[in-house]
Amino acid sequence: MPQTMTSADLRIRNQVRLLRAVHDAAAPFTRAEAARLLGIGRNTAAALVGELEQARLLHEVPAAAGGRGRPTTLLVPHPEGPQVFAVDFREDTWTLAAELETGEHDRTPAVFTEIRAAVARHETPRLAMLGFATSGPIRDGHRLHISHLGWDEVELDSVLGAGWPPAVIDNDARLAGLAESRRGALRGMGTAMHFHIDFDIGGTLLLAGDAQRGGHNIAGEFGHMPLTGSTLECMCGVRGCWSLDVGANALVRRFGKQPGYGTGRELAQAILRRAEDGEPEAVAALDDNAAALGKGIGALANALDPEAVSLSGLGVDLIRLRRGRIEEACREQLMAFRRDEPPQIMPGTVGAAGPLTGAAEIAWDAVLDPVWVKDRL
Amino acid sequence: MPQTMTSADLRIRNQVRLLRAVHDAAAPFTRAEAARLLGIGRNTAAALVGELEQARLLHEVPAAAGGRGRPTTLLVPHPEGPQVFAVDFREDTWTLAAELETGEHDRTPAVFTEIRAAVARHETPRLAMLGFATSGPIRDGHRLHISHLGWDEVELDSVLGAGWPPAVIDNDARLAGLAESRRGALRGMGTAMHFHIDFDIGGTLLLAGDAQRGGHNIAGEFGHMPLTGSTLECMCGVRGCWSLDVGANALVRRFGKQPGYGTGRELAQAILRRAEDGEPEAVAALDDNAAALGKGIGALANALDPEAVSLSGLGVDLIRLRRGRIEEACREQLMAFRRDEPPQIMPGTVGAAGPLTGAAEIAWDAVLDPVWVKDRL
DNA sequence: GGATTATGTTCGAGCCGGGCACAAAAATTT
DNA sequence: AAATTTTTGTGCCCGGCTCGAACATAATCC
Repeated sequence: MPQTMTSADLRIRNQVRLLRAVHDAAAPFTRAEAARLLGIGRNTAAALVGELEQARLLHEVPAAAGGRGRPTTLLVPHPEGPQVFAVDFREDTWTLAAELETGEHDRTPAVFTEIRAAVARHETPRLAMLGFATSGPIRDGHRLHISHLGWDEVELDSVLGAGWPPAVIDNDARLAGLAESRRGALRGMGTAMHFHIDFDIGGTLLLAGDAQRGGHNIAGEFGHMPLTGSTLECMCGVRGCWSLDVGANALVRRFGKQPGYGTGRELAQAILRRAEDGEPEAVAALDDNAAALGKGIGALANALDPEAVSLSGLGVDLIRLRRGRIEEACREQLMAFRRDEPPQIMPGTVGAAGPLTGAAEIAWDAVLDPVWVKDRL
Repeated sequence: MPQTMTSADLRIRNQVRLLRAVHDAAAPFTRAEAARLLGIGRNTAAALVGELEQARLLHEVPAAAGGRGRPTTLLVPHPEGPQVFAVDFREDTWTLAAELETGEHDRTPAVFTEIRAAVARHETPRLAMLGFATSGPIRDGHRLHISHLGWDEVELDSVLGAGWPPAVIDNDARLAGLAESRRGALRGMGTAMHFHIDFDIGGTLLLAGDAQRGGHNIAGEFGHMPLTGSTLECMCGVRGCWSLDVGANALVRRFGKQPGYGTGRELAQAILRRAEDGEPEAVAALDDNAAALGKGIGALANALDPEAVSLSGLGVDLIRLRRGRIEEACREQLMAFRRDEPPQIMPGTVGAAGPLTGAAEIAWDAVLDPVWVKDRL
């Protein structure tokens, strides 16, 4: 337990708290407000801010006179301060954020050199950290596994190694949940869950604003629990997975289409539109999908007791079209004694930008950190 | 975020770290070792220990001369220092620890006055905190719910209120897991799970040595997820719960007995003995129980990715008699890509003392805390 | 008995945050 | 227009903390 603390560490700690507050704030606040917020004196705040200004981490700009009192300054990120880039790496495309560049790719790990070049095109000395979102699990933090692409165990060091800026990386569904937890629908919750519904269901358990990673960094495959009684065989190698009844694959399977990763998304969207138009078969498919979703959420709520559950991807459509059915199925699956306080089920507010936002979030986590800041000043 | 820190708090913090180290250590260590362990100087350690000695929290005893060098002292809890009592409150009995007293009870909340009297019999001025383990969930931290006793929502303030020493309280299955996580089979793991198998299955997710409580403090009902495809109706009000296939109720049901909380435990044990003797029907029941257990663990491992899973109660017998069957069923339920690293499944090492040990643990958590220690000195 | 080794002890230095008094700059009141 | 009120910035001193270095102490080893 080498979490030693000397008085110098104390200052860094308070400076990080200050930086984090500025970074997380919806609107800029003044130095005096910051002092009150952190519970420190105005004089101490002045000293902290002074050092951070000198390290080009924080900047003071004159504040518009609000009421009485001596005019003060607003605290904003320094214009020459550190930046992070976020990369959302999907099955077929990648995006460098914030909306800097997007490209398709050839589905081989060689795409990383492409991304590296794109990063270089926009890179400035201010780039401090790169956040990656990948569409597959990253085992033990360094072995990337994307079955849709046939990537079995791509060593991150070999594709993200020398020649790259410092980088952090995590799974997209987990990062989408983190984004909701930090900046979206799940903000401020102690226990919550997020599910991203695409071809199947990926998700994450969020505790006090942190996404849980598990012992081998591959937690989150909630879609591969047998929660709905299906007897089909799943691509993951097991029978009966929840994902067999929820998501794009489940929708298209009802119409005789083989689940897959080609045009499945468009097909699923088309089915939803036909259901909106009242086509009976599509309506039934939608209803079943919503019910299976709600049932699974209820089952998980029994075990993990989340305050709320947010959804992204197809889940947003399911809530929009069949909120009642989802909630009803959830309620039926809840133990009787907890039915009077069911978990809130809601669409994520970060939306499709979830993985990108989450990737930026973990990149900032790495920057707004005592050791990084200490190094900088 | 008023986690303000002044230099005075710094000292308290280091003192708490020191106390915690002494409390958690398997064998006493010397003052110089403590300094190295905490990463502080020998002089600082002397100052910290001095104050703690004066506050009667730590005591120094001469150490047996080990090798060269000036002889030193061992750090041990102060003989007049704080103590905690732990209470394990079960459906029909209660125990005041460490094995101080045990009694039966009449299944009404009036039993708390009985326990209060027992506490008073052993109480000394050193008693600092009482830790309670209950056999039911404690909603929102203050409403106790034990369905077997017909206790719907017993307000803790009304039974544990004035006239009691300071007390902390939690659910028994959760505390058993905490005990394994802090002092037993799960020690040192970042992500682990514990299941207590009795009539049904209760459990907890353990992250970095802490049991997760959920949004309403009622997390842990893993036994009430539909993981095994059962179609029976469960007492909890839902169909298909995992607990319908695992545990004492599941065992006795196969023999035409209604599940219940009377002689169920003895009956289940008898079935296990008959299975050991080779009686075919009992063997089948045991096999099915073990398989259902393994299947559920595998399903949960897909989602939560624990490094290990420990079991208590009937689970210990199941591992002893049918480890292979459990592991095989678990493996079949694991997603193919994670079958080469299945979670370790093992019996808890704290054993039947789990709830009691866990209750002591949360009591110590409340004592070995900056605010408590600051108050004392 | 002297050298070696590990630990305890003392003292000064550097740093941190708190508290106080006072200065500065606005809005409000007179 | 001047005085008052309100809020914030600044400078100074204080108590507290940990650290590092030098020295003292008590055992073992040769």
